Amino acid sequence: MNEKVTIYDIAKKLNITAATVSRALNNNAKISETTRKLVMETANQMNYKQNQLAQALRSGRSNNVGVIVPRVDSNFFGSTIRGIEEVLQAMKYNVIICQTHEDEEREIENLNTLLNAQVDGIIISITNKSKENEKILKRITDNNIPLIFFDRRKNIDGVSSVTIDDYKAGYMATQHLIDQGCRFIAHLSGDQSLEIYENRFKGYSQALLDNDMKVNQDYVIFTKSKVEEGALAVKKLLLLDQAPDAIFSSSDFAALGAIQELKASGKSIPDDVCVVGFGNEPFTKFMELSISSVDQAALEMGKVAAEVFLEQINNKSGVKIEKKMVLSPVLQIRKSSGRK
Amino acid sequence: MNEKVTIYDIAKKLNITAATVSRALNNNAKISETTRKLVMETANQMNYKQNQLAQALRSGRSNNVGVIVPRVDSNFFGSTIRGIEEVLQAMKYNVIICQTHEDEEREIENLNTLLNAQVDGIIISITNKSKENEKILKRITDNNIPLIFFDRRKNIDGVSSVTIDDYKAGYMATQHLIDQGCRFIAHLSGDQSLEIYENRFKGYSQALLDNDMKVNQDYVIFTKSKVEEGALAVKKLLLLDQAPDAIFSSSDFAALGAIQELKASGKSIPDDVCVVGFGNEPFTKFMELSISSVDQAALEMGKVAAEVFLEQINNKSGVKIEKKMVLSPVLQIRKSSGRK
DNA sequence: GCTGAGTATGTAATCGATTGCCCAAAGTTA
DNA sequence: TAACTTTGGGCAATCGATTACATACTCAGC
Repeated sequence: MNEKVTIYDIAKKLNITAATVSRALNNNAKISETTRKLVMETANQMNYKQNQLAQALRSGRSNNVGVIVPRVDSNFFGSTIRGIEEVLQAMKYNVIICQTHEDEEREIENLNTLLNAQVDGIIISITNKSKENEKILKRITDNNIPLIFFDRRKNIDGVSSVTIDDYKAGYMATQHLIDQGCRFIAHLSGDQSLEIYENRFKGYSQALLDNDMKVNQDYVIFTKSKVEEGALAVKKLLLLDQAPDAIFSSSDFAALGAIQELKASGKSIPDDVCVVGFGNEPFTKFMELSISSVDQAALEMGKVAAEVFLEQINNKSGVKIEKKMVLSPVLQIRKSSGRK
Repeated sequence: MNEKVTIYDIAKKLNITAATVSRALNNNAKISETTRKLVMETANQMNYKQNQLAQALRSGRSNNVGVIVPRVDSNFFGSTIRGIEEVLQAMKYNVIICQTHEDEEREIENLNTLLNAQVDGIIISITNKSKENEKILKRITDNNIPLIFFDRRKNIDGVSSVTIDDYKAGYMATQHLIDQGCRFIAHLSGDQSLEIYENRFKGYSQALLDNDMKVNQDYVIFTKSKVEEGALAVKKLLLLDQAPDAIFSSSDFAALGAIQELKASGKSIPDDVCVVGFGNEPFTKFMELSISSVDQAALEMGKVAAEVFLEQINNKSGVKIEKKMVLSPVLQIRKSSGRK
């Protein structure tokens, strides 16, 4: 009762060898129907559970997939992980979670840990574009371990990625603000060493240019994704000769801070200033003054990333396929930018 | 380059045996300093990574811990998982995540999967109190695999748990509403087969009784943790002869729905009706009309659960220790119930 | 120079499941 | 009935790391 049951225990009980038991359990053709049934029943009755470690060691496949994210307690990453887990669980894979806390060293440690654990693949939203991790990432791909980037990617040959079209998202959001009649549009951006922020910024810039507007560096502020930083940014913006009449923030949290600060300064939203955030965090739609935001299709992104992994692991051809899946962002227009 | 390096490869290169390599890498006392250094350097240079599967198979310890939650994409569970992962990662454990989606069968499947994967322990927030899973839970404890409940527990001998004091939380919230001058306090509760909702309800009831008020069944509504259900509940409540002047909701989402519906019915908050939610979801403090809520110390709960696991796994005495850790809830009083 | 005690390493078994190769019994064919 | 096929299973190696036990060598002590 208290001991773990192995195929040897079953074999002993039935007076056959472990090989036969293994074959019976695996529906090997060389086993008679009688034996197979007998083994199956005995296994059931003895409460046998296959030792995945042993199986993994022999086969070289652990059925574990590593997922590395900056943190799990954010709506976005929580949702992507949910998507990944749902798809992979159905295919009998376990998901091992690691957090980097935006720390490059931790990221490298995590990668090493996962390699040690012999994961069959790694799905990662990288911390930034630094070169630090390139060596180990290369080793992963050299060893033919499927590696998939999601959300935050890096340009590496042969590595697939699943992202949203951040450029398009930035463009859409900005165009929307222009359509609302805004002419002085500020942008709260983030760490430029990350493609996501870079691309949102590019989309913002291009939308301005396409509408015969200039990109004014005073209107572009680099902040972290935090409420307070959004408020601080607004304080700076309000000091300008021409205060902006719209803000496109790369973060919902910064957008919220911005809105709070604008209100505190007596500005009316959306009449004086329109605001669009990014991420479609739950709170954006719950607010009385609901906040327009770009939805990143987090759940979908996770699912697609998992599916890309499955494709790669099942691809026996040996030909490396590099897939760049780009999901379409959806702009959720709410009160904070809906002048009507 | 492309192949995985094993201790045998190192041994061959140095013309020694794998045993020596293993000992050198493990700092076994019986190895000469010269050899140790040589092995270390060679291992480094050949980019050797220990195969955890092999090590796990031999030692019987996988260094994996399973975590089962209803879902990962909620603020609460995201935070607990963060806490668990932070503590366990530091101790070289990997965290395997499974979701039940509140489905009992899925929960049993997950437990089986984790047993198959030979996890060293399981930390779980159970789906409900049904008897379904008792057999397998018993098998886990019989096999001396540390099992820890968090948030949603079950009374099983020898199983430790980490929860917040839901009774106290319910009491505190209700007493606070009474202190605000409310006399007709409604309660939105949840699935009574879960201790958490049961205890919050009990705390609510006792607070009423202690203040010479009666528990009116009409004021108690069982809802799911959803915005719409909170709104529906309020619709019912407003039909009563004596509409309530306060609502204590076991869910922030239901509280939000309730507030929206109250406002829509022309009620003023907190003047006509005070509302307190549960969970301290981020949005509760972001709202213009910020929502009072009970904080569950999610991050802390995760950390403590992980620590209890570590204690159990390191407890060689063979004596089973059943720890019931009960964290104190903190009531965050905000505008929705702050009449002042 | 011989013995006993370390010291440093090799040998081989083990963890549990899988599988290529081999073999015995039963059945088939001429 | 001899020879050949099938069918059903056993034997033993393997995955990679660890470790009890055995062994070779060195050096000290007498």
